[in-house]
Amino acid sequence: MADALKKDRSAIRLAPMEVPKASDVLANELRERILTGEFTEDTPLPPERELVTQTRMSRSTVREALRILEVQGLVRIKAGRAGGAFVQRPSKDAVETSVSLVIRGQQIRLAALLETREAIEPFCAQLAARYRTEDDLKVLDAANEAIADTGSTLAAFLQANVDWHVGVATASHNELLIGLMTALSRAIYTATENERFINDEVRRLAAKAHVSITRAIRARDPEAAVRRMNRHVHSYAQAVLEVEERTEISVPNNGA
Amino acid sequence: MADALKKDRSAIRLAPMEVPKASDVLANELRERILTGEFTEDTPLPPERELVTQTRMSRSTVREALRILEVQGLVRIKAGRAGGAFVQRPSKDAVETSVSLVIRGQQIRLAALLETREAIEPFCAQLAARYRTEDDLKVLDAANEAIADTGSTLAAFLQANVDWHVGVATASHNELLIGLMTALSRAIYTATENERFINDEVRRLAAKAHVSITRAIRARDPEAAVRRMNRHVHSYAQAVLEVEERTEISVPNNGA
DNA sequence: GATGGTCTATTGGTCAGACCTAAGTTACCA
DNA sequence: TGGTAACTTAGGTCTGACCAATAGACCATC
Repeated sequence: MADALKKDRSAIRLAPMEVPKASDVLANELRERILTGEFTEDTPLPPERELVTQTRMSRSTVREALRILEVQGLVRIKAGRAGGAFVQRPSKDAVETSVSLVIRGQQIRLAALLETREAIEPFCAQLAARYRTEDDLKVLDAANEAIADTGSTLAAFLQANVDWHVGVATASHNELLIGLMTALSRAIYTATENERFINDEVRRLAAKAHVSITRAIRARDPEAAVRRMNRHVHSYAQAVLEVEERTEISVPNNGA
Repeated sequence: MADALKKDRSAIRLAPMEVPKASDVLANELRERILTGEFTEDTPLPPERELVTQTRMSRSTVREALRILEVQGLVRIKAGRAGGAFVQRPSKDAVETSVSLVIRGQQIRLAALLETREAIEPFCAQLAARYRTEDDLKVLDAANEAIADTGSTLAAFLQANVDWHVGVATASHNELLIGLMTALSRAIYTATENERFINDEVRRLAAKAHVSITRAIRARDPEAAVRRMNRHVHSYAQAVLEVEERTEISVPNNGA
């Protein structure tokens, strides 16, 4: 009987419940209204003190809600008269920062980064060859010039490298790919900058490949673009990983 | 003379400066320390009042900083005794929410989403064919069974669909690709669920393609996997975009 | 001895009110 | 007319108080 009772009582199951915070409630409300397009871009939200009287919440609560939306890229906050919270559509920057955080936070292996680039970038090149504008080409040419300067520092080379790769992504005119490639390129930059990954030979080869891919993009030749980009990122990855392997081996050997 | 003086004085050039907010300074400091691994997962940060005395900032400033980190997925905050801010590594969830925000903000066309999947997923399939384990295959098989159930609801079909695609990414054993595909799949799910994108024909074709790709992955045949996945996601994208185009056209026509 | 109530200490959540700082607007004076 | 001082509006920060959630200890009841 007691057993039956126990069984009956624990038979009632409830899911863990969430009790939302006041600031979350306000943030959610505003977020929905922004995303459904009720507030258009650059619409100023009411001033904080006005929101306080409207919502009957305290100013700190209102401010926390606004801070949430700011971090999510949904509003931009300006101080001073005629300042306030202005509605913004979250852009590729939001994607970029969150991807960067994941890459940095999860200590993603360099190999995984390079693999991911191998996945994404050939496709970017293909789209770029289809949709590139004259302005896109200018960016690529400028980066190519900077890369060709063999006298430049490693940092300058890597920066120009990032510019070129991001330029290709930009030429794809796909916001999501742009955000991903920006985050990826920067991550690969920082992962390779302190090492002896990059020697003159690698730089020479990269410069050559970039020029040839740029030519395919200019000529609106998607097949060539995807093929060459594939080869380029793959061989670059191989070169870097070879160095990494040698390094990995040499370090434990010293310790042993 | 006065002129010379003026000239001399404006010869000193300064770049426009950014004065960071106190809360940002604290958030940045904590973020760096978390990302560099100084604080390991689940480490509790000091209580707010303790941070107040350490930093000599006010509690509202400290709280805003913590709120920033919380939104970025770097800490998890619990109320009550033994509560506080606990360090977290940002996971794919963070990417997913920001991608969804960008998508919902309509900065991203459904076409861009599908394009991005076309970029990433064939490569995932290729890696999966190389590195899959027996457990990975079990997940894929289970999803395939659920998809084959033609009597299921649309929601069930889409969920099984997501499970399969994420399963392929998981089998690639590349953390970054797993995160990206999880975010992407869910985004595509929500973008297509309320529509008449998915008819029985699409479901049948998807089920067939999944089985055949799964076979290639099981057989450790990267070339077949990449080729079939390419064809699958491309034709799926085409089917969805055709529906979208018809819809786009029909709506203005009704208004005119 | 399992169940539930009560108390207490700790910690985040919210509130109210003050003052500081940034940045447009306006008015006034040289 | 042009510069600048004063005013106004807005976010940024600070202080101090109280509320609410939670964990743990102890106790009462059946």
